[in-house]
Order: sequence, then structure tokens, then C-alpha cells
Amino acid sequence: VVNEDPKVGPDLASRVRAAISALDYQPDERAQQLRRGTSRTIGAAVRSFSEGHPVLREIELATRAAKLTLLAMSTEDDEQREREAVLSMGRRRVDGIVFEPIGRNHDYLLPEIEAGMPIVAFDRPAGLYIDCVLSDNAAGIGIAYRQLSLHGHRRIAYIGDDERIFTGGERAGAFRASVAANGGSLDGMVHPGPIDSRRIAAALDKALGHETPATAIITGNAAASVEVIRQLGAESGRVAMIGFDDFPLAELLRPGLTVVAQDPATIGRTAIDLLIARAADPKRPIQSMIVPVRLIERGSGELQPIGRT
Amino acid sequence: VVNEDPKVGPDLASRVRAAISALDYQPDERAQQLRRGTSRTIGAAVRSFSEGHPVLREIELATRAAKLTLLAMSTEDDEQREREAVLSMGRRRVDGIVFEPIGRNHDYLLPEIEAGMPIVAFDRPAGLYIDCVLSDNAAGIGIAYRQLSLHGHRRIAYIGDDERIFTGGERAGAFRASVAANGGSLDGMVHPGPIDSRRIAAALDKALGHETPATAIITGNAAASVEVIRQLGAESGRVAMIGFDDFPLAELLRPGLTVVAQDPATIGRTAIDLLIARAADPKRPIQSMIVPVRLIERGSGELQPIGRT
DNA sequence: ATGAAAGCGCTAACAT
DNA sequence: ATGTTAGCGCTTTCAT
Repeated sequence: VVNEDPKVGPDLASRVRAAISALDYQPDERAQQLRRGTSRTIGAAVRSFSEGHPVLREIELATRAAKLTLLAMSTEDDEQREREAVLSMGRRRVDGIVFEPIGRNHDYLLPEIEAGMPIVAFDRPAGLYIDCVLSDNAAGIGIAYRQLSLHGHRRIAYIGDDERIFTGGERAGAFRASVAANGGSLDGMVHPGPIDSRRIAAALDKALGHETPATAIITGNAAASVEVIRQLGAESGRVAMIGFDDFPLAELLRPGLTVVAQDPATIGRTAIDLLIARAADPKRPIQSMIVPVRLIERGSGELQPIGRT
Repeated sequence: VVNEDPKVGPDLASRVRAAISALDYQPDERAQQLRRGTSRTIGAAVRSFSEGHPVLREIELATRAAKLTLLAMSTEDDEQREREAVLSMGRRRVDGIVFEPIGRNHDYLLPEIEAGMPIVAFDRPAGLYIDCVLSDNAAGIGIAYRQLSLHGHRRIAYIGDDERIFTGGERAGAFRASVAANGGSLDGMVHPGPIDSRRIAAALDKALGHETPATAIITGNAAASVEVIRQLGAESGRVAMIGFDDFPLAELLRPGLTVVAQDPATIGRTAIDLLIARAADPKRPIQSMIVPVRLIERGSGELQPIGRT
């Protein structure tokens, strides 16, 4: 009787409204959902809350635009946590789940899918049975490589994530392909692995201390960019650099960091679109959407090789 | 019969387990909650997802440590959205709510409190009936002021948030008090207001173009710090600066940005502690916890006034 | 136009 | 040790 029905007497209506505000009645959403059979809620499991998450913001906006509530959880970049978060959302019977997959094996999702839960992965794929939206990693690396070539660099190094991580693998692979396509040498130039200062230091040593040293660096993610800049310190203006993935303060650095920027707005909106489409038609074919990236020139990627200035 | 009871026959137990994995049965959390009478979930409403949120991470950790599930929503820094988020959590009958209050009036919470919902505010207070945990804003400004004085600055400017925002008001007030206590002049030195480039440009003009110009700046939040650094550009090494609130890349800048850092770990844990204490004893007195801040010296705050070097 | 009853999926308290 | 039942708070259907 609370739901604004058309067939309710005005006297009763006002009495009810009076009671409502007198008791500050708020309906129990769980009971409503249980009875109604739908939760009007979608869940988002993201890798981290402590770093900014523009995609999550976009997901929240798109969710609200679709008259749904967003329930966010963090996976702390941990496979086990991801499982817990996603399963917990399943038990809450959300109407759909978007998530950033961590590991490689997502078989635990099969029962959920079987049960009709719409699921969309973003940033990384989560297997053949799950829709996903990814950035165009290969094109991004290609753009970066071309920009540096254009400015005269012939020895370009890559420092990025572990190749077992999907994005790390894609970007390192694309880098090798770019170099090969241009007839360059990979010797001492490719450094995938965990992003910690010691490994980055060793990688920089190899790349810059080579007998024909790198004059430019492409970094595979924001964490790598930051660590490389930190270690280069005052030297950082002497080697050209392009980072994969933009971050808020990249333009405050001197020189400003040229980056291959992803498009969080499109990624987020596409993820929700895919989710809604999947919910509407559970048997539609699985889709992988690739979102374009773009180069933002801020100076560091436009430096000439040293000795040519 | 699913809940690992002690009084269940082994044969039945195994048959049930078989059925469970055969059907991939997952209990409906909402029905469980409804029946059980408790949600074992706490809600967190934060101002933004797009900027990193170390406190939220800590809240998530503390929540998990207490065997509870965290349900996060974003308020997009909007009073209306805050209301919606918090009320939505109430309708889901979470066991408690932590949130970052936006506006000044939080009367809409009174019914929730009346109904026994434990609520804790952090970063800003939300009225006399709500526990809260705040950073020591006044002490932070005092520390910054002292550091700059110590390095010879006599003309120090403050550029921060609008004073109608709680933290903005506290920090601007503490700045005025510091200057007054040291017998300095405030003329042209205090600039609270919205953080947009035009206003910041005007403020810098006033402070640095004064007949006895500022030789140092204290910024009231991270956004102000970033905007000031951006506008100072290459000049940024010529004026000393201390920012309120640390941010991830402050140390990559040159000079590194000296900051008054808040303590997200303590803030987050304290918020959850307060929440649990309030849930355990609804009639305990309201508490305001003040969390200490600390100075991180990175160079920008240790510059001498120009002309004295 | 209003009231009564059934049932969403579960758990707890009962009866066997 | 197992099976049955009532009821959490709601919405929907069916009778009045």
C-alpha cells in the first residue's frame, strides 16, 4: 500500500502517510528484494580502493543512470579476495557483476553464469564465457614506440609488469613486436617483472648501461612510470619516456610525462552496457570490446636522444 | 542443515553436500539476514571513488578483521547523494554506517539513530549526536607554520578550501591564529575559497604581488597544493611551500613537496572501533576522536626566503 | 476501495 | 538424529 498505488483511498492514504512519518518507516530492502525477485543492484569488484579509480566512478554514474544501485567491494589485488567478493555479491543476488579479474583461472564463476548471473570483466579478460572490455594495449604500445621513433630514438627500452599478468603480457608482447617490425634489437631492452625498486633499478642499469644504451623508455603501467621517474631523479630530463596509463600528477612533473592514456569513461560505460545487454538476452554471443587509447604529449616523450640535441 | 551443525548424521551430511555441489547451491544472503535478524555488513559512504582513498582501504581491512562485509558507496561530494547512499544502506539494514559528511545539516540521520543504527563520521563531524574521528587540523597548520617560521619566513600565505567546508574553516582559522600568535600581518595572506584555477591565480597574485610579498605558502588540501604547483610552474622552487594532506606523487616533484600528512590507517581503524563500540553499547556518550598528523619534510618547506639565501 | 492470505528463501524452535 | 513448522518484512493475488 506504500507504493503509490492508483487505487488507494485518499483518507487511508493520508493516514498511512501520517503513520509513516510518525514512525520514520523505511521499508526493508532485503524483504522487498526477496519478494519482488530482483535486487535492482549491481556489484562492482575492483582491485583497489586506495588508488583512484576513475572507471569505478564511471560505473557508478552509468549504474545510477540505469536506476540501479551500485555495491562496490575491493579485491585488494588478491585472487582469493576476488572470489570472496564476487561470491558474496552472488549470494546477495545482485542483478549483475562487473569486476577486474586478478588471476588467470575464473572457473569458480561457472556456477554463477550457469545460474544466469550477468558478469562482465574489464581491464583484463576472465575467460571465454565472460564478456569483457579492454583497452587497446597493443595499439597503445605501438603509438608510444612510433612517437619515440619519430623523435629520433633507435634504442628504446620497455619496463613493465610481470608477463603473467594479462596487461603485462600484452604490452611486453606488443613492444617486442614493434621493435621487431622496425628491425631494432631487443638486447637488454625488455624488462617485464614485478614493480619493486630493486628490479627497476637493475632494469634501468641494463638498459642505460648497455654498450648501445637506451635513449628512451616505455613503461608498462603507472606504478612502473613512478618508480622509473623516482630512480632517474634529476636525470629524468635526459632520457625520453612514455608511460602506459595516465595518472593525476603526470603533468606536474618536469618534464611533464607523456602518456598513453586509457579511456575510463568509455570503459565504464561499455561495461555497464554489456552487463545490461547480457541481462536482457542471456544467450547472446560473448563479446570482447576493445577501447581505443590515446597519446597525451607532455614533453617527456618528445625529448631528442642525448648527443643529438 | 547447511550450517555445519554438530547434530547431523554423517550419511545425511554427505548426501546434502553432494546435492550442494551438484546444484551449486549458494544460500540467499538476504533471506538469511532477514531471518537471522542481523546483516553482518557495514556500509561506508565516501566522497569519491575516482580519487584514491586510503582510509576506505583501512576501513575495509578493519571490517574484514571483524568478520563483517563492507558495502561501499560513493557520494560524489554531493549532499543529496550522501543522503541517498546512507538511507539506502539503512534500508538494507546494515549493522552500521561510516561516512564522510558533505554538508552541514545531517538531521535526516536522526530517525536512523533513533532506530538504533550505529553511525560514525570521519574527516568531518556530522553533528552532536554522531561519533566522529577527525584529523588534528589545527595542530597540522601550526606545525606547518612553525616549520616555515623556523626557516626564516615572516610573510606566509594560506590558500585553501572554502571556509564553509568544515576542514576549510578549521584550517583557515588555525592559520589566522598562528599568524596572530606570532604577531604577523594577515594582510593579503589568507585565501579560502573554491579550488579552481582562476581563484588560485588571483590568490597567488595577491600574496606574491604584495608590497611585502609572501615568501612561503601553506595550502589547505591536496587539490590546492596541486593547483598552486601547477601555476607556479618553474617558479615553484623559489617560494617555500607546505601542503596539508599528502598525496602519492608529492615526493616526485622537484623540490619534493613537504606536507602535513594525515594518518589514514588510524582514522580508518578508529572509525570501525567507534562503530563497534557504539553497536555494543548504544547509550555510551558520543565521542570525537582527534587523530594526530605529522610533518613530512621533502624540501619545499625547508627553502629559505628568497634574497636571504 | 480495502482487507486477508500466500509465499519469496531462509533459520530456529519444535516435535518426532 | 531427522522431519516439520512458524515467521523474518515485504508484494501480489484474490476476496470482499
